[in-house]
Amino acid sequence: MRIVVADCTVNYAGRLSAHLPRATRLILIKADGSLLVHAESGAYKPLNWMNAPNRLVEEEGRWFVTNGKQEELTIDLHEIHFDTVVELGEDPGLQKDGVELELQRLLAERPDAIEEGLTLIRREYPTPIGPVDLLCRDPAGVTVAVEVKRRGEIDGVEQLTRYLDFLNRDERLAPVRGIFVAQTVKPQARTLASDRAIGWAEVDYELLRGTDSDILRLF
Amino acid sequence: MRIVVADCTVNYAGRLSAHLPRATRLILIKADGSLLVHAESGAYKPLNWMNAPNRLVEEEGRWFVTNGKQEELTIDLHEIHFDTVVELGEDPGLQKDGVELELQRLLAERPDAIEEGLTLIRREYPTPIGPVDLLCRDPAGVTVAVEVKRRGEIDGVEQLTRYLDFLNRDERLAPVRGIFVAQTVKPQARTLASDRAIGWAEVDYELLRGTDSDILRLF
DNA sequence: AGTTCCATGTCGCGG
DNA sequence: CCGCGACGTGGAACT
Repeated sequence: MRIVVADCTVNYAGRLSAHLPRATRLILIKADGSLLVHAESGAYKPLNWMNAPNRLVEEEGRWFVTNGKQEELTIDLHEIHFDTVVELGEDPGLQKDGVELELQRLLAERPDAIEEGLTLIRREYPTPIGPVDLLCRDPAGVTVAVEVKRRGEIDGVEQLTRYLDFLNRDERLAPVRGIFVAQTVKPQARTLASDRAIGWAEVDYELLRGTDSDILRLF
Repeated sequence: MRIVVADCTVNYAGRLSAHLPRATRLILIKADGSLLVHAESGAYKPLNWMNAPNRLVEEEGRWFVTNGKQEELTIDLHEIHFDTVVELGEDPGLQKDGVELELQRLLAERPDAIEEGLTLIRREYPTPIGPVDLLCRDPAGVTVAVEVKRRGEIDGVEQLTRYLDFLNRDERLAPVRGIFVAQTVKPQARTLASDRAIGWAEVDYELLRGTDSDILRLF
């Protein structure tokens, strides 16, 4: 990792054109070639950058960075205040513990938290365009496809719509109705869902987990 | 800007849980309080971070960062290899050119660059599910909804489809046809658009801006 | 503050 | 390599 603090002017041309007037900034060059130009504010996105892989050509007072995709970054270095290289070594990587899968698991255990009387047919029910999160049946015997999201936005409704289109062609399942479930369902998503006769429901993750624990305590 | 290179262990708890095993990493603290943890690879997103505003508490060998949204970052510092502070000063800011809004503005001025004879009714025409980029009228008097994207992909066609669904229910406007406009329209987007009887067009940003400049030069 | 959509999104996975 | 979906998405614009 090369760490440079310099008075510089930066220009990027590629997916768009961007220009940074002369000022003092932090420039990082990672071991894989990634180059980042940071200022004192604006978390965590750099002002300008060039992702790896790329080629860096160093000239007198000017750096050229190019990659194979018609993108080019030019840094004019007016004055270098600081320039050092440190070896960080390999990083063991980030371990994440997500929330969405957990939500789906909890709802698979308690489908009636989505709607009274729902029972689970199968989780991750496969279709040619991807698995439906939960396939259920309501008290009247109607098949219900459930799409689970952490945040309920329009894209999720589109996704469920595509699943429903497909599922309703399967005469063993049809008619299939849909319910869009999330911790919060955005107004536009509600509007679109209602418009397509798709139900929606908000579930409380903490409450659901609490209920889950309560049940476990009973046994 | 504080620049630290240290052997550290990092834990984040908030929107999810994340853990970084012990390794040497770069830690940046910006003037606005943002904290970034970077490794030698992985452009440009940090492994972990905490955006401003937040509160940093420094203890012996441990940093606590908290914000008002139940998010918490803990950095255990096993060994500090490097620790310096530099003053970058205010940044004049980034100038961008060629984003969607610019393209939309140019097309609003020259709708016939999309299709011969188109005239603008209104830009950002409101619907219950969001504004249509351009609402136009063709020489035959038919209403035309135009969705503008920098890169034309399937999502954009879906978006335009939703707008058309709503617009066509407005008897003062119906029938409304759609045109999907982008600098480049991907093959799948072309196929989907055609399948839904939605037109598509590619426009040249440089050319459009050139035309724009030409017009300005006339006056 | 809340909501929506854009982004040089980035990132990971699967075909 | 493209396509698709998730992201601690972040960020801006508008209400």
